[in-house]
Amino acid sequence: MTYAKTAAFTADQQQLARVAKALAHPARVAIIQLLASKHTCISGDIAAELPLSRTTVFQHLQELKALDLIRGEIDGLTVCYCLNTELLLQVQQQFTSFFTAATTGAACGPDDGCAC
Amino acid sequence: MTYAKTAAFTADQQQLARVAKALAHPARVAIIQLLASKHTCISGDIAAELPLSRTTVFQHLQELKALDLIRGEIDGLTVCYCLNTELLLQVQQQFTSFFTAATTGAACGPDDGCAC
DNA sequence: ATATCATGACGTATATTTACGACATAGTCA
DNA sequence: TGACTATGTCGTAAATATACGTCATGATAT
Repeated sequence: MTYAKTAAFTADQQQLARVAKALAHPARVAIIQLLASKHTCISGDIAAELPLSRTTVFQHLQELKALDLIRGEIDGLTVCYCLNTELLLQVQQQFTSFFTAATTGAACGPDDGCAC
Repeated sequence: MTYAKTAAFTADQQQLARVAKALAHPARVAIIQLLASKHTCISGDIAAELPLSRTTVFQHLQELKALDLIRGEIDGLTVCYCLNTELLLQVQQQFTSFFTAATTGAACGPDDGCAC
């Protein structure tokens, strides 16, 4: 395009958007929930529990890894994928303050001109 | 594709992903922040405060409106866009429980086989 | 009525995402 | 060593998202 005007926004806005994008696909949400439910996970097993091919799951894992939301360490033949709990806590903070600002920001009241 | 296997996932996962997708672009994050900072907003004004054309901003507004995160009511010549505070609170709840589940889920410990 | 201004709808070009199959690589075990 | 298994890489096709210019519509005010 004429594409990706991302750079023109605040660092905060970009960061929030980046993480939101990581959660913007049900497969990635499912992967995180799966990792949270088990102590340790292996890429192949994850593919087995999702309605997607191994390749596609791997791609989703890469995206999550690119943001460092999950980590994978080679353990012999298999790989142990783990959640980055510290980062997830930070991200949760970001979302919380974003939502708090959004919901506590004064809503349209009867004193305004508009009708909502 | 061979596209959109979205249907194969949980309703919860889909819902979270849908909302996350809405926040997955800095422009939309900026729009919500802008609406939160003012009582009332008008589409034209929003475009004026973002580094995007009016058309593009309108498109982002439509996406947010499709999820009912914001609402727009015609007020004569202009339109009053407002945040849907109730829905935002619900969404915040969803995110919070998702993150809580993810961060309290047992992380890899030394008792596991893996090295993380 | 009609010029004007604010919004909304349409069409289009390009970038990115999603999804796979097929091949490459690297560790295990007989 | 050599078959086997588990992961990672590459290439590709189709769907979506992003961005914008241009035209249509509908209310206001002259």
